[in-house]
Amino acid sequence: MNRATPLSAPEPAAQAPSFTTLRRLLGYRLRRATTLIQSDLAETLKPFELRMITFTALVLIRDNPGLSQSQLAAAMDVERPNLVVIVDELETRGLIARDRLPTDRRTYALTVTEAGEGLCAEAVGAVEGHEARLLDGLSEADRRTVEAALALIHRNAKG
Amino acid sequence: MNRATPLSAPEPAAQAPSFTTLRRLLGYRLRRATTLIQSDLAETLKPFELRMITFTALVLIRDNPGLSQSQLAAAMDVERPNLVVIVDELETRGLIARDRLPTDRRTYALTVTEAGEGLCAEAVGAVEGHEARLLDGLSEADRRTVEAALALIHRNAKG
DNA sequence: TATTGTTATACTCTATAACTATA
DNA sequence: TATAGTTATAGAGTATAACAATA
Repeated sequence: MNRATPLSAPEPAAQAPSFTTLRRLLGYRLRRATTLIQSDLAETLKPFELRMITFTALVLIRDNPGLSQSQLAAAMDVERPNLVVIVDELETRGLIARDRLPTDRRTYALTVTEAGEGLCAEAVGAVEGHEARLLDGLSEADRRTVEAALALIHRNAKG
Repeated sequence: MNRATPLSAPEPAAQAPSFTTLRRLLGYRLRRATTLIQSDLAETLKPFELRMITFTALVLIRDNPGLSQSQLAAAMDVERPNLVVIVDELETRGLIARDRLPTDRRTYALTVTEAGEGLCAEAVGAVEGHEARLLDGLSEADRRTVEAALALIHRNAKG
């Protein structure tokens, strides 16, 4: 790349491309930021051998002991068939337990094991650290403004 | 579901699950909002038979006439092999043109056709409408706060 | 030897249909 | 008959290796 060439040569687009249209779209910026956060989050969760989706499932089971797989799938907005492998993975690792309900032997009651409780607490701590790192410099007031904006988007999307 | 049962029965998790831990994470809310926006955006682009990724490519080619496929792939953060099908689709529809560079016959110079220019303008207008709808009620000051927060995340992720 | 665009391929995520066992 | 969980499968989206043409 001949960066010394000073003239506006007929050679097209030698310089960095322009994002003028895309940069005006908040949705574009939001998606970029989300991608960045998720890739940082994936790194944060790697030591725990958790992916974002298994982390979410583990947290929801801990916060809602006895949850069924259907309820968990609905809460995570994941199709039931896809949740099976997630729950399988957590169970195989001994992080959660699947117990049949005596009152309805079709459904499982999901709970975290002692190991799952421990790993969940550690992982949540690490994720809070990752967020603190990425949001370092954001005031509490600004943080609330961002949260309010995100809530507004949800309300506007519903109608 | 016997919602009339008033006692705290041993039946687990009959009520709506708790999101207390996840809701404290800004990344979780950000991802949810982004998902919502993207699904609304997909609907907005459907009449133009554009997906988010083909829309992005079309806009970048219009804003940067003569861009090469490698440059476009880098700008979009997409692997070169995956960009081929995107560019194929736009070319087949007559929205862009691929012209060999006389100075380097390996590379294509990408430009929008007249039809591509027209569709791009319409689609950008529709996307701006979609954003205005979703962000209705957000003040200019709040919007700038959100943009500043997203820029902060990018800076913090770099270091 | 390096680069542009391409093909083939694999891996992850997600979505749907159909099965089983229970109710 | 309806529901919980499961299996199989298909479709996106994304990533890597290797090739032909050109530099």
